[in-house]
Amino acid sequence: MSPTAALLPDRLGGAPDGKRALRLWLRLLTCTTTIEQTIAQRLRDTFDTTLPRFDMLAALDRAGDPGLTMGEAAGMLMVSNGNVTGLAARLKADGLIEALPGPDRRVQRIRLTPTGRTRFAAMAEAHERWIETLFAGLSDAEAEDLTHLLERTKRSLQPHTEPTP
Amino acid sequence: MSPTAALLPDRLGGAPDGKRALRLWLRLLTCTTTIEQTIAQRLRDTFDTTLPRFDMLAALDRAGDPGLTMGEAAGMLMVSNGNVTGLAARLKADGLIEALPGPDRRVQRIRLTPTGRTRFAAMAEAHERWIETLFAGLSDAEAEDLTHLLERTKRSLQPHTEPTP
DNA sequence: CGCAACTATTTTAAACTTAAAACATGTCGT
DNA sequence: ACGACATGTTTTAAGTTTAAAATAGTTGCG
Repeated sequence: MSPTAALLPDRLGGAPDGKRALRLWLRLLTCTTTIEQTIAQRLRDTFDTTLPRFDMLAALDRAGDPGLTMGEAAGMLMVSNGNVTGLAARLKADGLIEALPGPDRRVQRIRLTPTGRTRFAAMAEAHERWIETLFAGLSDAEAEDLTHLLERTKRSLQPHTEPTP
Repeated sequence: MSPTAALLPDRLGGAPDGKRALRLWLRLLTCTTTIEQTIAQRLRDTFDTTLPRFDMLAALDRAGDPGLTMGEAAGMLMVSNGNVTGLAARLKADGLIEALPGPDRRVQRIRLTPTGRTRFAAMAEAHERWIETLFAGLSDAEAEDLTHLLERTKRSLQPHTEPTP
């Protein structure tokens, strides 16, 4: 379990070996939740919108003109298909996105309207500033280290999270 | 959690300075969302429960015998008071927690029942193993670095997320 | 005391989220 | 063409979440 247990005093950091991963996970979760709630609050105050809506617009903005199918959007946002159905309906009602029929009649293809693109541009600009400010307390080196370690984490996660059909 | 998934333009390398924080944020979010969804799935498959319920039981387990007031629980879980009301009602219906009147009659004090404590112990044991396994791809040094950087991040976040009364 | 201000919680309405079932369509073998 | 299976999406039912309003109780001050 603990390959270095024989090499170092185990209590150095204070935490027993088994709890180290748990501690890491809780920190990760706290940081993410704090940032997410801050951004959600500001989106609401400044643009009267929500994070899920913003995320959807971001995915569509990134996708460009052909837009995305419902399934592609769900994959990008890492949410269920049913979720996208409702979200798309609300954004459509707001006039920010539009739906087009695909060649396959099962497929809904959605994309930003001109209004949606304009509105998203303003949000994205503010969003980027907020994020920059939130991380401004880290040095460039720290931010780079953190980004790299999270990339390593993401890749090391892959084998354990793949469903086995 | 609202996952802003892989939405970042991959034009990296000499990434413009402004996008660096955004990139960091998206990695943080992706890692957290992936882990969260994995754990939620396993909680459902193995214990037929949900992450919010687990989190509540964990907070109460840590609090010990006097339990927590509704407000304290909300603070620990970083959710709204109203959220805790509903969650507590469901857990009470399941027989996992119980409510006691506080000295102040506005206050509801909740704590685990013996059943709740037993059930949570089993979940916590499995949960800890899952988390350990998910992070097993990182070396001890990487895990420590990551934990430290997240601690730094958490602290540097504080000034930007405090409401101004 | 009376009552205004404050505090803790619950209620409400709306949005978000999911898993599972249902639906609609497409594909392929025969 | 027919039918069986596969695929993309929507619907459904239940749970989670929030902000804002409402409720209930406490405190302090004149």
